[in-house]
Amino acid sequence: MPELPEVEVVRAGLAPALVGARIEACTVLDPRALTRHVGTSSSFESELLGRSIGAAARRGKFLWFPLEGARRAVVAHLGMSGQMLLREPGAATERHERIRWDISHPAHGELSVLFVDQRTFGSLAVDDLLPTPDGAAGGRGTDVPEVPSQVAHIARDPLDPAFDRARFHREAARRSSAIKRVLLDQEFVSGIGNIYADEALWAARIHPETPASSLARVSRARLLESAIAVMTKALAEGGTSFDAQYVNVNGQAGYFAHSLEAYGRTGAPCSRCGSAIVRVAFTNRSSHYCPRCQRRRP
DNA sequence: GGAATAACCTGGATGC
DNA sequence: TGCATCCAGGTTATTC
Repeated sequence: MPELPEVEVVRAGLAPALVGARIEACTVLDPRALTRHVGTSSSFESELLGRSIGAAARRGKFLWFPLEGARRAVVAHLGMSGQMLLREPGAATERHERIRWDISHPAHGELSVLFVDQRTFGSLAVDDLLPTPDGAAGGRGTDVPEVPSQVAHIARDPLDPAFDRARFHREAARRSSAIKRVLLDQEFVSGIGNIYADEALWAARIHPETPASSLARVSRARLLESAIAVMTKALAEGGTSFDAQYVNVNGQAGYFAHSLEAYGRTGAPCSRCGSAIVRVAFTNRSSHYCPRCQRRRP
């Protein structure tokens, strides 16, 4: 599932091909891929046609591509199964392909950019760019202090140089919810999904149901550093791929699934203490943790 | 206002 | 073999 490292791999892969490129054609094959777009498929297509892309930016799990000559950007969210693939012009239509751009780049020539999404939780949209409240760059991949309106409510992610650590501690200290629920709240800290929440909690030896407000500051700091470390490592290994649902822009899988310590390892021995990793229901999904290393405290 | 939950969606895995 | 059911999970609207 695309979380911060997987989305960053996609952003970094797209940037050389997209930045400076002109959109020569845009075809919406499935309007369900425009659920976040205000307007019709035709308006989406016409707004992109002839525009050049100024940057490939990311905050948390959101991507955006500013359109030159307008304070507008194409916003992309991959949802659970979204992919952005680079293909040669005229490449055959992919299964679950929803939107295609044909672009021309002064250095790289002509390419097609495919938005492919099996479960249709992902989407593209054209959106207004707004100034960032803190005056810092909107996210990774841009120096401009602007962010799409649809991303404005999303907190900065822990790999963002402008991430507000003081706010992280302040907010966590006043929340009574389980720490895992808080980690998954993208308005609190962005980029962390079910996989990296389980991994960060395992690394920090914190039970996922621990009330956030009951954590000591040193524990919160350890958790934040663990989240940064695990996502940095995953990024270096190309992200986590369990199946064909996450691949980079060239269709290749990442390797971090081999490094997971908790997520998806139900019944396997904890690499620290040998206890069996357990899986428990957590809202609409699952939590994986070590019952010995991550004991629940009152 | 904060917290919890359901719904959206598709296809692979599993059970009968 | 074929059908039904379950499960995966990010975001958002709705409910409490």
